Amino acid sequence: MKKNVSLKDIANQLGVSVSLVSYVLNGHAKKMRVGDEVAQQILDTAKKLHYQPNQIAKSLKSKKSQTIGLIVAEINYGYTAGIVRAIEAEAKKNGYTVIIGNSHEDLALLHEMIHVFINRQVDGLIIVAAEQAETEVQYLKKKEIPFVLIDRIFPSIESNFIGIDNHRVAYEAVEYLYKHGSRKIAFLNYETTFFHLKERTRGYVQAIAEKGLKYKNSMLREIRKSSYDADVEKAIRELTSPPLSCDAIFFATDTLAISGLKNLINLKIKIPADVAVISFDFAEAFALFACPVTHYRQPLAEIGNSAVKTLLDEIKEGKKPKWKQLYLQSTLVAGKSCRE
Amino acid sequence: MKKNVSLKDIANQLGVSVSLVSYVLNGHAKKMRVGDEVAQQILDTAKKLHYQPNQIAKSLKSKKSQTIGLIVAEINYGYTAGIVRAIEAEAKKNGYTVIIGNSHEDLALLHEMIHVFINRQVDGLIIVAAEQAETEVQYLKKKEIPFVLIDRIFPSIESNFIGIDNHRVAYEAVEYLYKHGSRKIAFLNYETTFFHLKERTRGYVQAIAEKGLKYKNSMLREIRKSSYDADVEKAIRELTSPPLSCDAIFFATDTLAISGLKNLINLKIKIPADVAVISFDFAEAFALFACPVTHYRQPLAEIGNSAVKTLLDEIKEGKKPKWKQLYLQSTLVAGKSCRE
DNA sequence: CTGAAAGCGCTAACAC
DNA sequence: GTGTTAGCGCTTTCAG
Repeated sequence: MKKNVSLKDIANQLGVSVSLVSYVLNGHAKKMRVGDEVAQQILDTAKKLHYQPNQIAKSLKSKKSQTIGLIVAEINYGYTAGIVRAIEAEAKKNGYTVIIGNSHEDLALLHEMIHVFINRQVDGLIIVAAEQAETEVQYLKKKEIPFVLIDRIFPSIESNFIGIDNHRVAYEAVEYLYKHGSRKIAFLNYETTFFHLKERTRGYVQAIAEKGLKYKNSMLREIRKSSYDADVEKAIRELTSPPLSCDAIFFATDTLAISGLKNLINLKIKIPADVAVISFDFAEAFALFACPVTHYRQPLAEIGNSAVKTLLDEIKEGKKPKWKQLYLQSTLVAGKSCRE
Repeated sequence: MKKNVSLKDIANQLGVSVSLVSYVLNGHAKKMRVGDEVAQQILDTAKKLHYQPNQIAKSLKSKKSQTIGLIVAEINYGYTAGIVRAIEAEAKKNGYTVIIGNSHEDLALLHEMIHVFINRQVDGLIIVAAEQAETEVQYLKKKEIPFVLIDRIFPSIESNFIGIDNHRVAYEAVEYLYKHGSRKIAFLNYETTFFHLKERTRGYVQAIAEKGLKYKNSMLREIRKSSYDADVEKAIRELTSPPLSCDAIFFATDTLAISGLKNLINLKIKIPADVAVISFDFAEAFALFACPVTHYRQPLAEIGNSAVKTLLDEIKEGKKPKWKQLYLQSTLVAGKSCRE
């Protein structure tokens, strides 16, 4: 790799000192009362030599890298694509670059990515946490590293968080199905310790109870990650046949919705004639389903936006953060997968 | 943010010099004949203080960051998800970290990401290039920055490249449709300057000619990005009705396949009864289509793997690269979207 | 075996 | 207005 031109190179070329060059190139020419002529010459040769500042050196000196680290749970989630775009846009507007890390929903990998980013001196972190990442969050707090969690929150720990009200959306989804004539409403969720997912279950359960719906056998199915395909297959098969014979399925995530719909296709079940379907989140894949899938959609642009703003506020403050939690609105996108 | 512990902190605490600490913590204790006792003490206090090396300082000194920059064209492509995973895995195996940048298929953004990464001293780049990125590639060559292109190649420029033989796969796809009884085979591609996409068209055209198929009006449709939705809608409508009335559609990319299938659904066209369908690439979204979509699948794991290996070879060599092009095999995944 | 010191490229306080 | 210099945290040569 060819040597990059440094401040010194252009200083030597002009026979001036590095500091002058530094001032000028950082726009401090006026403040430092650098001679107009010299300033211009510096600018010119910098351009001529294609000077590019060495960010590594800058960071070492300033302890700031103008970079924020974003750790996502999985690169191919619909959530990820949307949030990455939003965060990149807002970061860029503020002169920050985003570097992305991938935890694959794995606690050990999350731990690793956090340290990789810290060692690279990111100025702050935006994190979609993995399950049971409480220790990691505590660590960030102890080290006073600016961070904001998105999507997943740990209620036992005070922290910055931007997300949605999972309980409420789940409650509303059930209500929507009820209003549209469904009475035997099943719910598919992961077996999980994630608070945001348990909130969805709580919303479902509460709504079912308040509507006075009672089921002899549980219509609530929890899918184990370890036996994902088999569990989904079994759940869908049992839910859609006697004795359960549900008339609606509410999927707690878009990934579950995709798997579930695949199984419904295999069983030749008509949506919404036989079973109504609603998904908590949106996936691109819905596009190819036989009918538009009714779903709630998170305001990813706003979430990303607020996450960056919250983070930058904290980075700039430098003092004890006033932990901020923001719950935004999911909006219903009515398709044709529920009854009229 | 709390101050991190540095080599000096450890040295002070023990009353030894930083160099000793550096040796020990880098595993050079033996080579440098550091006293066993001292070495052990250093290790112990390093652990006790949770020492984390400052990679920025390391990089500044060594001119190496043990990081490779990956610039993808779009974060939500199926290609991206697969390739990211493969590249991360192989990089990690070699002690490298991957940071990801997103060009959004935009030349200016690609340019920016390249410079962001260079300034952050990545040791090399893996790039899914944007259209007309020849200048960028030339720049990397001139600066002697190790890089390998994947997916998209510029035939006018010698460079490292890992991808597939687009002409051949397209040719084979047509042949497959032909063997399965299709005679009026349409092809949907982007209007593009990308070589890899033009190769797909060339493969289609050649196969059609060699099979002796002749169409009065062209069955080859090129979609403009600027009027994407309208173009796809029009193309599918015209292709599936007189006078064209094709009996098969070959989609040049997975994104085109998704849009095309959406339109086919709207027109209530039966797959494969009315029209057979085959896609050049795979998308998760296919999962929810009424029948399994026959498609070719790129060996993403191998592509990512080879890309990292090629890159690391070049990084280690340090001398003039022996440009290497590698064309891997796509494999047919037979679904039920073609006739028997 | 261990320590002092230079230097990676940059910033900024200070001196002239 | 401009130059000198210290130092960010680390590696590594050279002296002892």
